[in-house]
Amino acid sequence: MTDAGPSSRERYRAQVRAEIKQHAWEQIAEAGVPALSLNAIAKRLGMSGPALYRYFASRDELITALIRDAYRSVADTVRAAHDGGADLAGLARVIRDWARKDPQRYFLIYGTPVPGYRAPDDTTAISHEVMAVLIEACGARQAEAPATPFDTHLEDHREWAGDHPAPAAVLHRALSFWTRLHGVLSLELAGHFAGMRFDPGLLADEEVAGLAPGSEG
Amino acid sequence: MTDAGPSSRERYRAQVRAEIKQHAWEQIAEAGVPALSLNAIAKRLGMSGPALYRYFASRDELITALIRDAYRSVADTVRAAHDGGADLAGLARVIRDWARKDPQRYFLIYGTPVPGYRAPDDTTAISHEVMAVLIEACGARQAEAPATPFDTHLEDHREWAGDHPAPAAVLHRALSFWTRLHGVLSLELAGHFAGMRFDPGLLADEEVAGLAPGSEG
DNA sequence: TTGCTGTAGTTAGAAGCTATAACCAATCAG
DNA sequence: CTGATTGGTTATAGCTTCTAACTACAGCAA
Repeated sequence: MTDAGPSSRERYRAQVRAEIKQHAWEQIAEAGVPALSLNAIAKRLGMSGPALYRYFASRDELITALIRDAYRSVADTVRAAHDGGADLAGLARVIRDWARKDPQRYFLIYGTPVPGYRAPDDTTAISHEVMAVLIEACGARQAEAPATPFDTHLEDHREWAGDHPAPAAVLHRALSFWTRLHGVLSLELAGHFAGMRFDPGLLADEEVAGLAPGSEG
Repeated sequence: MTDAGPSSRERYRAQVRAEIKQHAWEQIAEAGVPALSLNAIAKRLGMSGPALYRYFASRDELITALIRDAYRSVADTVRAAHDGGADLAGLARVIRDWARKDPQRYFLIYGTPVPGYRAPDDTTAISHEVMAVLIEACGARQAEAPATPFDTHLEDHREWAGDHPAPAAVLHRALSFWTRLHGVLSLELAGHFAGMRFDPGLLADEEVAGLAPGSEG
């Protein structure tokens, strides 16, 4: 037996789960998470309502799976860009492209939180993974003295960066990169720039450009 | 007849509408917009289900009313702070306090958009009202040459600022103020800083401090 | 005061949703 | 071949939004 691999049943199961998620993404892209209906998905798949519960225990569990996939996707995208030699500006463009390709997927991660809901632990792990890349791209290798009050504040509150030895000023840049990009991006995707005719991409570029390791923050 | 004013019926109607919205806000604060149930509100008010439709034609119309109130609230808050002499840093703190007081109200405006939904025109008017205050606070009175590519881009795309004669660099600052503050704030309120123990208020302060009319952007 | 009108409320019910229960058929393992 | 597991079914409870039809009351005019 040369490495049995997944059984036929398991492959089928994975396949159906994937199809369910596929249709779920389509529904979400069209009308948002609130409109996600297990019933409707089941019908489109040719099976009747409750059959779907063999694959996802509840609507929430399906959504959680989608959230996990979204995190995984953005993390892989960022990691790939970084490995490909992208600098901060490049990372910003890659992330923005990723978000614009499927805004509702972006909002599934960074949009309105559901008060009770707690994301599974592995998603926060993936978040840290992204942050690690950002810290690296923010010039983790240089030695830098803290320059602002928040820098010194970060010296004492850097556990979130794991064991990363980057100076606080670098952590600060990574955080600012994240928040600035998210600021432009989420307002853009939510349509708050509709009517104003400027190019949000240019704004995003400049918001992030001020953070380049060389230039002043 | 000394200015008849609203009739008894009209006052009652306004009162009930207000009570409905009050309970709606409570439900939203507790469990988010998806959990908002007209039925549940009606029962809490001691009346039975469909009676509520005398006051709001649909669930969406109720939510729209809440959105309108939220816009009005933030606009009044910003305007009052500006009239009270607050500078950019002060405005940022006031807005952040407003948002933290009721995160779901903030997200009702700035959170995940519903793909089909179009906000009523008057809310975008209120948005412009806020932007006008921000532009003013960003030093609309000074003459300034465009300093970045985005500044020059804005010279040709400034209709959104209405008739405001502020130089493009000022419009740029106002936009950056908005996006940077929203970036920190929405990630903070959505819980993405949970676990990282730094103070988001400090980060917000410094993100905005770089935009003060004197300092470099 | 009488009588009309419009409004606020009621119950009943359609259509949709999530989710559970109970059952049937096919498949895989021993 | 037998027996357990799995994927599917239908029925059903309980929730939702929202419409329809009806009742009762408040306010206004003659």
